[in-house]
Amino acid sequence: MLSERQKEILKYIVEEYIKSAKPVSSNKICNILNCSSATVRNEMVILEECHLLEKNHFASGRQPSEEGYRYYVNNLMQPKNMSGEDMLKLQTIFHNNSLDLSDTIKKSIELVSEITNYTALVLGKNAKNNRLKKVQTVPLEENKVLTMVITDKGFVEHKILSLPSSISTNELQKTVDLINRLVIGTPLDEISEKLEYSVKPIIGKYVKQHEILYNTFYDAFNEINHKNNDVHFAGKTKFLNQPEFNSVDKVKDILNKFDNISFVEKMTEEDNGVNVYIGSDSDISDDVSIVKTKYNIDGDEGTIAIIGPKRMEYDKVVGLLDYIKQNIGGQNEK
Amino acid sequence: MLSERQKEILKYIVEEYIKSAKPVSSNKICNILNCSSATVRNEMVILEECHLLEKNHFASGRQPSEEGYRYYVNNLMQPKNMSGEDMLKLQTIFHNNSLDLSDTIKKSIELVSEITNYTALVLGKNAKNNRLKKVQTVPLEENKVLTMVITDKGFVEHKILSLPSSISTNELQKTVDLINRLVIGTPLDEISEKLEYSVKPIIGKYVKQHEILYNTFYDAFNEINHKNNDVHFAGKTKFLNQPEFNSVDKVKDILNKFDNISFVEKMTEEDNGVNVYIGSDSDISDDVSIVKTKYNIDGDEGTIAIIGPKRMEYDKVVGLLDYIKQNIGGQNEK
DNA sequence: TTTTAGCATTTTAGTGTTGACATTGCTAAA
DNA sequence: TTTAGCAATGTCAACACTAAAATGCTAAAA
Repeated sequence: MLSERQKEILKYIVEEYIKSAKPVSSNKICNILNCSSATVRNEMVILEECHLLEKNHFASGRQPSEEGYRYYVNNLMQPKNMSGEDMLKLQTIFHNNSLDLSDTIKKSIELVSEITNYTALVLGKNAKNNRLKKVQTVPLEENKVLTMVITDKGFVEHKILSLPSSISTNELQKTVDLINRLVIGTPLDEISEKLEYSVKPIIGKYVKQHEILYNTFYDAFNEINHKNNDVHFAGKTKFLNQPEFNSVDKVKDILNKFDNISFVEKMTEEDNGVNVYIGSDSDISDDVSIVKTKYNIDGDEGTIAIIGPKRMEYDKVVGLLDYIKQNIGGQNEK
Repeated sequence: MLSERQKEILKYIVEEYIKSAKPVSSNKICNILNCSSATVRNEMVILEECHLLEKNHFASGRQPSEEGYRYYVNNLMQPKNMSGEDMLKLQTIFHNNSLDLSDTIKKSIELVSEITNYTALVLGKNAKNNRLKKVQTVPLEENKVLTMVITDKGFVEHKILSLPSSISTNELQKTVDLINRLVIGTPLDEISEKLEYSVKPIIGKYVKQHEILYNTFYDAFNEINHKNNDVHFAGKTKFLNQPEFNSVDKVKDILNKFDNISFVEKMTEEDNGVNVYIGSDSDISDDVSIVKTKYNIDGDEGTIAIIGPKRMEYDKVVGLLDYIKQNIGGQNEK
């Protein structure tokens, strides 16, 4: 158990190190605590024995260890409120009615990345819960058909199908009508089953070349559903501004991890609330941290995450995601 | 006019420097030419007077100047044939019928970036030449309307419009019908004028709240047309592997230029064939070069470009783009 | 006239030294 | 328990020195 003074020292060191990226000396701290540097040093020895602080070399100042950051985030940190200006900008995006949901989310993580100066990403934008509003086809030249899938939330996905020329427009239209009649209102991720159980058995009655047509649409729906489960970044290169990423190798390493996105698994598993993954917990690099939260806007679920240096302004970032979680998910009626 | 030996020396220096990124000394060359290093040095002085070679300092070896690269590309270089394996991979992508055109192009520039180890980008997929096939609206909840613009080549762009609730579905539909009647077949980039000249004057006869409706659609078309002129990158960070980009500042600089994409203007202006923009010509940075070509697949025009260090393997890259231009644009029937 | 050998010259890259500075750990006194 | 004082440790920048790599130039050889 740490004494109050030890906590105060740890808090100061973490916050100072976050600001300056430089190890903090006992001298700087004693000015604030009204005690001598020797006293601070004695406390620092204890904090170091608890693995909360580290030294680079014998006579460097102290900096937080990974556990130190963790202790800070869990026990010492006070989430910081967003500035009114930033809140306004965010609200403006969320209340811009002319954007569809996925554009709104993209735009907002761009803003989040601007505000924080860290990399932001959104994961999911799961239109899976969207319900089918309409399927529509438009014949193009030759034997190609543009097929559009439209959901109740205004999500549109399209695909060009190539059908054998033996198939008439008429037959195609019948198939589309049948799908529209039977499948409308189904959530996107249940469409495959629905097709299987309610369309497949009876399509033969209405449509001649039903096998080809059924399979084509079945595949198209499947593909559209998969396409849709992806990751979107903003400010991928923001951390080039951080002094600890001054070597091209480190940068390369991290950008590669961004492309491999195996680290996102961690982000889907956790509970609600705002989660912080520090250093090695991030599964990206010991030098970065991730702060993430799930959002749920009117049924549309996903995860927003912010990736920055381990030396991240946790108070600001956690405050921001808190705000998004509480004020966007609920009250907005998108 | 350069002598044969001078050309040979220049060619060797360019190719050696491309391989090693290190200045080339007279000693290395004399082994190959069967003459003494002093002879080579004499020639190098002449090449330097022609501004084809440069030195970093008094006693460094020589490296090509920007003009040197240009001379090499225009007079000395032999475009290199692609490997059979790479050709096969490329053909596989282009003959995959289940991808639509823009996906095919995205996939293929990803492959191009893999093959070359440079950044690749595609520019255009200029639906500007596409002609309007159909405008379609789907009412969503509240007073939102999903509007889709479909072209003859299967290009789809959509946007959610917010209309005042005073406007009835009926009036909306009349507007859409009118647009469809008068504007179908117009190339996308001429739609604004067409609306102005043929729809605006008469819409009042058919539609009550014509001002709001006309303006809404006019704006939507404008936005769609702008949106549509975009750029897609693959391997944006490839040049982190190049030794000349060893400073984070240089990297940051270039990645910023990629986001600003003002440099693409250069790429739309030029003629046919494969064009090479070296160093300052690239409008990105003195340290990079761009090799680009236009493609035209079944009427769909665009530009493919490869961005790499000035020390780029021009022979390989030009060979690759040559191949794409000749074998993909023509014979393939997408 | 062209080529070459030889040599002084220029510059980088690496290494070692030095002194100033920051900071710590320890000890003994307050 | 706190603090003053001091030796010890390590960084950092400046400087000098050396070895290596090339070059330019000159004068002799081909």
